[in-house]
Amino acid sequence: MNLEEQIIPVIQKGFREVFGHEVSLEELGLQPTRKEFEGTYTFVMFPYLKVTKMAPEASGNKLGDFLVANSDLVTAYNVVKGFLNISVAQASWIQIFSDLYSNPNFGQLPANGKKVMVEYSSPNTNKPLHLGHLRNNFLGYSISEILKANGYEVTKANLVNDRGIHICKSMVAYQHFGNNETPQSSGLKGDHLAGKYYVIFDKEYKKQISELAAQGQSEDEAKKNAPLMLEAQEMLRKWEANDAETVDLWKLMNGWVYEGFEATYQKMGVNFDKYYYESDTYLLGKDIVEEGLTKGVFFKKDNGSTWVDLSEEGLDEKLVLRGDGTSVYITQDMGTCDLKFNDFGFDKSIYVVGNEQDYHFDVLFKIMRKLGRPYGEGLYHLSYGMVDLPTGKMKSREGTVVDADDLMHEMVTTAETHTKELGKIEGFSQQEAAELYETLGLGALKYFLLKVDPKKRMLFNPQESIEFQGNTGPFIQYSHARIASILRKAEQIGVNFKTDGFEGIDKLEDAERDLIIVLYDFEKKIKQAGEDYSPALLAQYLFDLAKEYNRFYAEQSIFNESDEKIQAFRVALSALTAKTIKGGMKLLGINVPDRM
RNA sequence: GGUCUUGUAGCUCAAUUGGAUAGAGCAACUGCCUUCUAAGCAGUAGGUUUCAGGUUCGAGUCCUGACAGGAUCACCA
Repeated sequence: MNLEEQIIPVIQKGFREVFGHEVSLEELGLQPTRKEFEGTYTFVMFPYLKVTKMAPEASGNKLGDFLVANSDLVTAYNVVKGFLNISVAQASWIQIFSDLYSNPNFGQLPANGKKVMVEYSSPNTNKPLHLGHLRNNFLGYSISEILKANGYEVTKANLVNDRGIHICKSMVAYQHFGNNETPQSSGLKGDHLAGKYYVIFDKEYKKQISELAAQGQSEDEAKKNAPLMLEAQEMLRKWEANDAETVDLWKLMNGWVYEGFEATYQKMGVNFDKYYYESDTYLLGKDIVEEGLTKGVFFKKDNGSTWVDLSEEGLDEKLVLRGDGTSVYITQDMGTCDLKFNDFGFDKSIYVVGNEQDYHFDVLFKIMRKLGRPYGEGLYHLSYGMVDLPTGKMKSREGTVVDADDLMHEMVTTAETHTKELGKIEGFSQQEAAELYETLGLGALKYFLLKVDPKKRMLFNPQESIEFQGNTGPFIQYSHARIASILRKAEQIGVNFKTDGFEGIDKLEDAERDLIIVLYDFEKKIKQAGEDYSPALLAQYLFDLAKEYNRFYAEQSIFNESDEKIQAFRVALSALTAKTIKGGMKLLGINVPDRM
């Protein structure tokens, strides 16, 4: 039962019979009526004044009269300036509620037979995850869940950047300064241990540069000639030549890092269906370069390097293969693109990557389309903005990064302190309490990072950003816990709210009707969040829903209601709200407690 | 410098994709716990949507220009 789809044809009919004019269904749209006016949907008359040949108010009145006379759904209307506000019958709202309540698949749209791959996280194995990765991971996980709810078959992929000069830097530093330290001997998480040596490399490297500079070398020369850098480059050559000792060290250190990452992912609550490793894929794509040359999409320059000319598409010329025949970043990305398609045969492939790589993906996708890939139009870069600190951009070398493990731990601790202050853990076992702190701390963090439009850069203030009141995860979680409490009591005193026969109710309170209207919006929001790749839309919706419920909760008493039918209805309304909150939060990767 | 992008209340963010008097949260102030969880509810105050033009019935939203932030323009990834 879709209200808008039922009302719009009547408007079309109205134009035909009242104004003698044909308008297409697509052209006609309704918008929700603003809070301060009476009504549910609003139809804007202004664009049609030439057709109606009347003043805005008169036009609205004519059409409003027609709607009331010709649609059972429309019981009343009012016109303010050129806005025709339409009121929908209370019986319709009760019917809609019954439909939603009895639908076991509410919040899960039917399968659409399409496959989508979502690549996210994609960490470097030379340092631990930080705040920026948290936004990436939460976004990637959430958009995957949202697409599932939209009926897609989703594969979550993680392309691990496990090779390259940056990895060799950590390895060189470890050789020099590591003293055979291990995660066990140091008590450090594996990824943090590797990160420690990456930092040491940078520190020692800088020392060498200044020494060379003191001996009279220019800065550029010093950077090139510093022994540590030469060693790292040599190590990269050895790695590519499959030198046994180098590969052993690489495996050892990467193994530590993976253990560390696994722990972090588990804490974050994200997971993957498929791992790709750059050590496997970095040689891919050279065949595509050949293909592109044959097809005339690429061309060679005199020095033997291969290029693509995208000036017709508004971009520049771009290198796709070096003169010496070795790959650049985009070479292997072309190869990986095909690899993913061969592995899974997707209709869409989404890359969750920061907006600093906008240009790169623009180029990559244009190339794949020029090459005539069947999936070309399904490629999408989910580009998100950086997370800034009050001090500005995070810089790992300057030690201003917010570490992901630290931050999550801090959030859980804050949740614990806050919960204890409120004295809310009566009757909790120690384990239940620990689970609650985890749920609340991570919920606050995830909601904070997901509620902002992904495309926009955002500010994270460690002191102030994460709150537990207002537009926050815990507020929504709290609303759920409140309802869960009501449902427990309803079970206990034997309220029969499992039925869906609410037809006997003839009057809805405003708060009840408004709550139904919001609930009715859920699937529309899921659809929109999927189309726009924006968990933020869903986060905003869940906040609105929780707010609406809390108003209802404050205004209407449930267990003091003497009319059994109304009491059962209010419990059912609460139950559906809880289900919606729980299901919606799940799409954000956030758990909700039954007690808090 | 070229290209892309952002600019909304003191702060953090919205604004149904061009619609009504620009909305929430935080911070500030005022009420509400002998009644289902006060991590809540109700209310007050806070705005020349960076600026200047333009398009039209109508602009925070589209176009042009200026100003200010950010990203990117490697035979780096």
